Amino acid sequence: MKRKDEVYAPIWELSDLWANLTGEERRDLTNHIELVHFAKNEHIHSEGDESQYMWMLLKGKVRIYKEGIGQRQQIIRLLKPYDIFGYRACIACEPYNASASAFEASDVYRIDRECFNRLIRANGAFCYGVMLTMAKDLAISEIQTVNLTQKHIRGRLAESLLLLLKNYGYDADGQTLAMLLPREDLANMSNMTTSNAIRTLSQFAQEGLITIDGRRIQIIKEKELERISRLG
Amino acid sequence: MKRKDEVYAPIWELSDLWANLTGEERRDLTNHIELVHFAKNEHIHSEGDESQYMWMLLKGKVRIYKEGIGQRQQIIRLLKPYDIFGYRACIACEPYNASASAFEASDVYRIDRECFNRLIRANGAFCYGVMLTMAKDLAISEIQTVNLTQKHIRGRLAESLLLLLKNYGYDADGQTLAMLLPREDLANMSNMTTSNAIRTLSQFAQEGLITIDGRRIQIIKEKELERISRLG
DNA sequence: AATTTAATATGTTTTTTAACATATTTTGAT
DNA sequence: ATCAAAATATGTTAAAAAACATATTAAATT
Repeated sequence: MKRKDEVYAPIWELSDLWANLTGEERRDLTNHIELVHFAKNEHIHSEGDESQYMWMLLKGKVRIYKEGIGQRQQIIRLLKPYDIFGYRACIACEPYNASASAFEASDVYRIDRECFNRLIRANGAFCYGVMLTMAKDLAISEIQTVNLTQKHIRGRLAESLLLLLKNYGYDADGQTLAMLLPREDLANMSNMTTSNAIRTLSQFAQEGLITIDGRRIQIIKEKELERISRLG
Repeated sequence: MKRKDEVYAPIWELSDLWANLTGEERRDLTNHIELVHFAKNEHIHSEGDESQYMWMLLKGKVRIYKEGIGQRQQIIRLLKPYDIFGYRACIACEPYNASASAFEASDVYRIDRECFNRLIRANGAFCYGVMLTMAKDLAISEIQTVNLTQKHIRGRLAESLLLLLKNYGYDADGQTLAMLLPREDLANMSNMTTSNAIRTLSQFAQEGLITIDGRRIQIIKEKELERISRLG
């Protein structure tokens, strides 16, 4: 991690969530925010660390994951620019309950916990906005629990592919998933071993649902993937 | 469901969460809160229903669950008196994303969504309190995801038994779990079939970790159950 | 009390998934 | 360009869990 010279607009111009701060609150925030850069695959924070900061992604991609049994990771959430993370732990004044690391070179705003909590307590509109974000994340988490526990391998993988599509969309060519993931991460999203992610992916390709070219995945039959995901 | 004649104190005297409301807010709330009663196993709300109310349990026990693939339920959360539920959907102005039903005869305060949202928007301290509750629930949900996906059957069941113990404690005799659950609910908590819940439970009994007498379960070797839960 | 129904228990079989083994390909470093 | 290391691919085996089958017991209803 290093400080970054690249200049971004103030956070309240980048994301609606932060638009309601008063002048004084903005000054407070300015004193407690820092732009930091993470290299590809660099670690941002660990499960169990004291939550010193909350974060907002500016550029790049970040994974949030939990360590499970025997080094197996479970990817909880994939972030795109202007998503916030680490805020739950800050609000509850608890250690992070998940780890974060950068998929690719990423720029992040890092805000001191005490400042963030001050803003939440002082500014009702801001508090409400953060609350809406948390309400969404909670719903996603509960849906995810059922997806991962009750669907079979093919259903879980189809689900993950559709999630990547929904979250990051297509590449410039309009066909290839914009998020190029190693098979291991795909497995960690889908609660399966890397072998099974590879195997099932190539099954999907054989069935003509997708094409694969290394990490480049094209979705050919989205409807059919949805069906597989839905039926488990 | 029926109205209840039994008298409870106003909600702001029952739970710290509601203690910060102003006089006017209390009057607003009084006009939009109702005491309702649910019989054993009665349904409270369904996944997908418009979230007309948020709820606070006063007496009894309530399960929150999601319908999964092929009629399999996943119990998301077990409630005890003064826990709130349905609040996430109200805040996000979305349909409920889970169902609720009473384990046993239960009394519940039911608050109109618009009133609840008014209070959240108007009262920063109240908003902050609800936020803290949601932060806890989000952490629990994320932990649960990993528990249910990565632990093996014995680990998941041990986890559920310990959760029941932590949540509801012991009966008057100081040994028996206060929460008497059908095997099916135990299975729905632990992401397994009823058969496997029964089988694994009787294994635990054979190993002397617990004793079972119908639905009455005594925890004999808590430490060992913790070990089984931890190792998966 | 008798009868039906639901819940619990347990053995057997089948399916699913992880674990293991081993090529092959790709990537990164020198 | 060459080599080493990592990632991908795929077949085989072992383990886990669900599905199925069928008693047995307990609870509810008449």
